[in-house]
Order: sequence, then structure tokens, then C-alpha cells
Amino acid sequence: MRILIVEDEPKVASFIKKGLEENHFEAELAYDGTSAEKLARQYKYDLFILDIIIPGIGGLELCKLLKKMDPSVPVLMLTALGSTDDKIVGFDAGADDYLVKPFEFRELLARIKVLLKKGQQPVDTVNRLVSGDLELDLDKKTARRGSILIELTAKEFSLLEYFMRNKGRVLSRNDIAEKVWDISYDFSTNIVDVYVNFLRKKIDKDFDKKLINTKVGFGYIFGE
Amino acid sequence: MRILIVEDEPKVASFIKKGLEENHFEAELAYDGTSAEKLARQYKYDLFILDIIIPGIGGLELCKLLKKMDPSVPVLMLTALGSTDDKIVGFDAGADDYLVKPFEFRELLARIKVLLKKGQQPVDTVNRLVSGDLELDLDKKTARRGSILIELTAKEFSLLEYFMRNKGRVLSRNDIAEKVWDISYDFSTNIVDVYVNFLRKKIDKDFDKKLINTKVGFGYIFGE
DNA sequence: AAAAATATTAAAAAAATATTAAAAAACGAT
DNA sequence: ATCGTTTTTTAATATTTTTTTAATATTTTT
Repeated sequence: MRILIVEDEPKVASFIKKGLEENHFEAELAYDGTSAEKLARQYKYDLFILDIIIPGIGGLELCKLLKKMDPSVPVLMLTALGSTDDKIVGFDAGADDYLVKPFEFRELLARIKVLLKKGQQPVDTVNRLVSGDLELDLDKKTARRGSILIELTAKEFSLLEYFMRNKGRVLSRNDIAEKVWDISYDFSTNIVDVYVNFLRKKIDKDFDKKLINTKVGFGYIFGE
Repeated sequence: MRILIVEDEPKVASFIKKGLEENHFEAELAYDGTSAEKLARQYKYDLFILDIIIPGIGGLELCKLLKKMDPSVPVLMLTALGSTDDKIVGFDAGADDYLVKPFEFRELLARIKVLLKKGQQPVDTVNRLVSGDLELDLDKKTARRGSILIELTAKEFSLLEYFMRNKGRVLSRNDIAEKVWDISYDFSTNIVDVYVNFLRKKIDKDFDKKLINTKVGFGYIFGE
């Protein structure tokens, strides 16, 4: 997410920039209206933060200009003036939100997040299987344990899905071979063992609580 | 435009209601969370104004509930508490804006107007799909990535549109063949692969962040 | 301790995907 | 209608990734 900050007070500007970058935004600075406009014409930004009082074109004028260029990009106005009049004028210029200096950075961040969220297209409800801290995303075909994202191959995915749909039940190698490989188990291959091993490396190895457990003589069980 | 005000202080409530009606909005009142929820289930509102501290379900809880019912209806939180913490929590609950009491009515009105403006987006969003720095112009039948304009053939366009409308979801070659070529995939053609290759050359090759990604064994996924 | 069952590893085989080139079809302008 | 151009499709080959096999190591049961 790229954000352009237009602010002539160097201290305030770099304070905002630093804070945004710590929160994984790409932030750029402009110190006056004219150079801000140039930048906006050249590059695509996801959000503008404008101080009302800046050299060159004023903040309000700049806001109108930016909104004319692309009305879908949100603008957050920033100013030392706190009277309602200024806010009204700001909104009339097309601003999407307004923040009065001095402000806490957390509030700026919260407002930015709200503004950015609106732009995004609605995401349909995702289907996924969840078991404890393990999540299987059936749309993305990926897994996630805790905050760690895990990529799976097709067979690994299929195996894990079978496990999760039969959580707490012992599955014999035969069961697994039939459901995941479409073969009636022929005792000449250890493919199930090998794939359980693959899966364990990915979803269990680096974690304390093991999800796939061996039931010697029976097969494997997910959970418990 | 119908607005539901949820506020337990009768004085504040009627002050807002009166003000809104003078500005040609239809305003209704609820004095506690539970009755507000009932009303929201029964009638359609264009905006909610919620006090955080109300009897019954709290304002934050109510906000989450309303957002679950219909995330597109904006919520403006209202409260006497002014600390940043409360604002952050409010935004986390899904609120679209926040106003601290006491406030001037003109500011409330300005914020309401901004929120309502955002809801209606018939002009802009309809004719183009946007995803990150990639933009698909449905009228011009062209794409733009960053500042680079990209010309697409009919099939390429159709494929990219399908991808963008299903961003973040793995699409099998079968899915793609059906939607873009109107054929149930017959395994004797690799046309999907070839076109993905064409598209990649145009929208991904010269860029760092790849938008079309292969999920071996599953298909392709746009984004992520 | 021996036997059986399971785990691990590495290499090969197979499958899936990417790329390229050329043929076929569709399109536009004369 | 015909030529030249662009787009679409087919097909062959190159490359990458996954799947499977098989041999060896470790653990569990008898």
C-alpha cells in the first residue's frame, strides 16, 4: 500500500512516514502542493494524507485536484486548525476523513485502515477447515498453522484434508490409500508412510503439539 | 435516506434526530442495543449512529452485529470518551467513523454526508476492476499496471477479467476452460496454459510482484 | 534380542507446467 | 472476394515440480 504524505513541517512529516513504514506501508513525502501533484500524476497511490496549510497549491485545492484525477483514492486531511468550519470545508473539497493535530499516531493508523478497507472489493466468504491453530484454506489450497503459512502439494493437501475431515478417528493405511490415492492398498508400497512424513515435516515438525499421531498396528490419527 | 440513531440519553438523541430531519433525512431512535438490533433486522437503514455506552448489548457489540448483517451499511460511533484507545476499539469493531461528544452538529452532518457518499458507487467501480496496481478498464478493454498501459486481445482480456473477479482463489484449468472458452475441459488442449503464458508476458514479466501464480496440481491463482 | 512396524532419506520416474513455433482461423481494408 | 495482419489454436519440446520407489534407520512390540 503506497501512501503519499503532503506536509511542510519536516518533523511531522517524518514522524508520520516512519510510523507508517513500521506498519508495512510504503510512504512517500512531498513538501508542497505543486510537487505533490506531480508525484500523483506520475505514480499510483492508495491514499493521500494532506496538510491543509502547505506551500504552493493549498491543501484544499490539492484535494479537489486529486479527487478529480481519481475519486476512488481516499484523502485524509490533517491540520492544526480544529474549528468545525475547517472540517466542513475539508469535506466539501472531497476529503474522506479529517484529523486534528496534535493526534496520536494510533488514531491516524486506525483511520487509514478504515479508509483503505473500503476500497477493496468484497471478498466472498472463504471456505476452510479449522482445527485448533491449524487452518486449511480450500480456496487458496494452502494451510496455516498459527501465523506460519504452509504450502502444500496436491497430494499433501488431499491427505491433510482427509485427516481433518476425520479428526479424532484412527485411519488405516488402507483407508487412506483408498481415499487419497484411489487404490486398494497393495502392501507393496509405503507411499502413505512417506506422505505422512512429508506432512509432518510441514505441519508438525516446528510445533510443540503434534497433530498427526501414529497408532502402531492400526494407522494414524489426527488430533487427540 | 434512513438513519437509525442508537442513543440512551433522550436529550442528545432528540437533538440529533431533529437536526437530521431539518436536513431532510429520515431519522429513527432506539434507546438500547436490543431494540436497535430488532429494528435493524426488520427495516433497511442507510446508516447507523451508535453511542458506545448504551443499555442492553453494548455499542461495540451492536456494531459488530450490524456489520455482520450488512457490511456495506456505514456505522458512525459516538461517545463521550475521547481517548484514542476507545477509538481504536471502535474501528476494530468495524465502525466507519468516530465522533467525540460534545460535537458540533455541522461536523456530524459533514461526516454523515461523506459516509453516505461512499456507499453509492455506481459511476466509478462498475466499469473497472482494480487489484493493487493493476487496473482493468472494462469499457476500454485495456489494462494498466502502474503507469504502463497494456493492450489485450479479446481472450486475454476475458481470462484476466475472470482472474480478477476470483482473486485469491485457485482456479483449475477446468474452471477456466469452462468460463473463458465455454468448453468442458477435454485434456487434449493446453490452451489455458498458453494463454496464461501470454498474459504473464504482458502483466507480470516486467514487474517484480507476480500476479498470476501457479499452484501445481490445482491450477492458477491471481494475487496472494 | 528378534521381529515387526514405522520413519527417514535419496534417487528415479512420472507428471505437470512453461515455452516456443507454426498452422489455422478470424478480421479489416482495399 | 483477396491480401495482409492479428488472434487463436495446436503441437512439439524444454523445464520444473511432484510423486513414487526402494533402501536404510529407528522405534515399538513381542
